[in-house]
Amino acid sequence: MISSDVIRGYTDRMILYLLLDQPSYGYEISRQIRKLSEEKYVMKETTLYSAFGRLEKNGYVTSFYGNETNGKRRTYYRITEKGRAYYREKCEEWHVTMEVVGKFIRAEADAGYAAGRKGERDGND
Amino acid sequence: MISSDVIRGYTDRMILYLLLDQPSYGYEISRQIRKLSEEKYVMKETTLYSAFGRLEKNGYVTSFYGNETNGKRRTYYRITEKGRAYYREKCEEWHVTMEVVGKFIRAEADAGYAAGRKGERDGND
DNA sequence: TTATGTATTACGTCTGTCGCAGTAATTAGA
DNA sequence: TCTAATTACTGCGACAGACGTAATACATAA
Repeated sequence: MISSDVIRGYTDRMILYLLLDQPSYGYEISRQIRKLSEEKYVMKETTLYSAFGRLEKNGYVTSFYGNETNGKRRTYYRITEKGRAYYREKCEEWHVTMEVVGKFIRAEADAGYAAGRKGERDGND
Repeated sequence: MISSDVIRGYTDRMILYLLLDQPSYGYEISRQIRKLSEEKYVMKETTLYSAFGRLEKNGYVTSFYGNETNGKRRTYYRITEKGRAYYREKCEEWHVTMEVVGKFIRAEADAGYAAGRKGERDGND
């Protein structure tokens, strides 16, 4: 399971990714994220729909109503060119982030009990 | 440059990483993050110090005053065993996150103008 | 005396996520 | 037929983390 603070900042991009090929709607996106992440991340409804609003406000997607006659009416979202550009940009940022955050990882063994205690001596409280 | 929303959720861990070997203090940590990330990420003072407060509240670090006689008095922070455990946990989470987020990345060429338009036909607004 | 670097703290704002709850429609089952 | 489950979306309020701005405090160099 992934905590929301860690995944935060990627929600918009995940949604855009799922819109690259065809328009889609909330519930469907939700299921796809769950499936693609192998249940490791489940986006909450409110998070998802507020993201749609944000994306639309920024011109990254446009919305339209589906014409299905049964079930509750769906709101579909279609990615715009601006949205595609934003998506690409965010992908690049991801590579940089990976690189940077990776520098703050230490091999498990080294970060543990036995090791990493050599500095524990200059406290002067 | 990395936006804060993307790095959010890693601030605590970056700080803990820099405390693994020896206690340190705000200003120093700040410089180290800047340097280690090769200027790609600069943690704001307020972010940093509020993180210290959070970490201490949660028992991941303890603080003590330095006894330097010149300059403004420093507050040093030392990682606790609980903090080390938390750090290790967060490192594992990072691997999972990398894996999951990676699934929402598409090769640049494919995400662009030319490609990825095959679905752009079933709009019914 | 002014500016610069070191080092920390206060206050208020904004954004994104979430919990909880509710609405609305269809279908399946007892 | 009543009920529950599934699909699909929305509203409201709370909260945490990051940030802008600014102040404080000390030292040193120009």
